[in-house]
Amino acid sequence: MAKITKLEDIVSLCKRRGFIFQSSEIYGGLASCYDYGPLGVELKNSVRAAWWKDAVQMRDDVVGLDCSILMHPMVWKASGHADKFADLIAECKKCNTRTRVDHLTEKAEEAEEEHTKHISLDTAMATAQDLSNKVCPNCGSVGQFTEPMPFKLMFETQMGANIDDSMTMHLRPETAQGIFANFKNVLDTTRIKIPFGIAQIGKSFRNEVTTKAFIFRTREFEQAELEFFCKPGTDEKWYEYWKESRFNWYINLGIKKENLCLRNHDPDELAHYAKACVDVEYKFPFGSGDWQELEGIANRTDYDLRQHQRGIRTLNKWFESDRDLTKIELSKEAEDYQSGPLSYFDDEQKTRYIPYVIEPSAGIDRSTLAFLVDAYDEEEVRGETRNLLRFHPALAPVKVAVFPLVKRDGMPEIAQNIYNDLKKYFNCFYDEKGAVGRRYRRQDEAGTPFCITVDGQTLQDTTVTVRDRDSMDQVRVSTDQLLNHLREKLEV
RNA sequence: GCGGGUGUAGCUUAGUGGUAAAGCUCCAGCCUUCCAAGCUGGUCACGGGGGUUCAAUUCCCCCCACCCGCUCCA
Repeated sequence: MAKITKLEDIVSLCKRRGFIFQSSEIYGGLASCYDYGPLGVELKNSVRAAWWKDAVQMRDDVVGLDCSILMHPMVWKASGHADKFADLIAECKKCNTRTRVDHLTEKAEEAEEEHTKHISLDTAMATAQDLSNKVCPNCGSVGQFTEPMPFKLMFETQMGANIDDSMTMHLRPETAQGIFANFKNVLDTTRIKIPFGIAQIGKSFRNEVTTKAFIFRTREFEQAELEFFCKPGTDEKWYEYWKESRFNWYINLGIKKENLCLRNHDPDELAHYAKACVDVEYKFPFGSGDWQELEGIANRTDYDLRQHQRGIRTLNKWFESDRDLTKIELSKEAEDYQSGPLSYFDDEQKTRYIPYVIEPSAGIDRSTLAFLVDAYDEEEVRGETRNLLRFHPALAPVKVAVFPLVKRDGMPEIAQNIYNDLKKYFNCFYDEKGAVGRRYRRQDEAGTPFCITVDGQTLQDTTVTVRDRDSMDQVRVSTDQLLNHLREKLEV
């Protein structure tokens, strides 16, 4: 079994093997930012590819999309991020604890409104000035707060090099909104019919209050999101479907079942847009064995499309208020919103409606790390410890390594030829240095599923050995059967 | 943001007010016909910046990063 017990061991493992490095390390590092090394980028690419294949390419009812990170400011007004990602924070002078102003409760009040609904920045500014009766949730002091200060959870940047007419933009805090904004485009160009999904993988950015815990909560991160549009009333069925489907995706890629679970959100834990939500959690082996979220599957109902219909109606207001999002409120929803610009026409029933959305939203970085940690293993071989990564073949950074047994008798040349042929099909690695046993072990550490060795017998009968990473067993395979043999074993 | 801790080579550790040791790894060569063998040689480090001092990796200050615990976590 894996021997990793602390986060530090995971960090060390990632660094040692060239999976994940601290960003800008030569300058002392940049908090919460990480880079993927040579093996890490292959692993992460494989995770992406596995998700894309499962969510898009193997299905007839899902199409892909790749949206820009910068989007029209109104997108974030409509989605709610512009308001809700700009919370006001006040600091308790007694204990220096920072708390969201809208989470503070009055002295006499019970904690009944712990999950106060979010309010706009302006409203909060107007109503939150009087903190004299508010209670610090940490130390219980009353009215000991600093002036509320805005806490921007979205990254801001300027679009337009000319500062006079540049516009403040936000880096997207989720990829989902790009999908909603393109819902109509996809409908109009693909002939796809409900129920169907749109999938996207890409970077998102959130100015989290705290990051910590290696790459579990970083400010820049990669998401794989699927928005699955379905007819209202069928949403609960699809929610169950995606719950099961997404859970099994991890299991099928080798995550040990005892390390994975589904956790339903409590009603008071739900985001404002969600009717139901469940997390796929992985038991990371640090601390006391914390379960950490890899993916959330939410029933977003028709919330987002309806919000964007309101956003479209608000556009003029935005222009008229000098493009200042804080000065405007979203327009009211139209009476006949069900037949609005983002509605769907059901051919069979000849009616229009706003579809419901089931959203499986996975963290690529988190799951990459989960696959890495889950694959880590140590075992005793002839009194020595063998370290290996038991990656599923689809995820292994290197699929096949090719060696000459020794560096003579023409073996390197034959091995090179095999390598040159195989690398057209899989990511391969060639090595002829040192003892073959050491080369095998190096590949074990990288998680390479198979090693091909050209030996003396190859010169006689053109067969090579194929050595299995997990069992260390070897079989002889004819070189002209090698590609087929590996394809079958690697399931690619 | 608060409290505590940590920072010496790729990794794991040692050590010192006079610029640093070892094991593993890595590289080169020899040897080697299947699982980290052996021999020889070699590369590589005191997180960054100030201060005190003749001299700082060591003492002091500031900064950075990471870990643990709070807080936070649409």
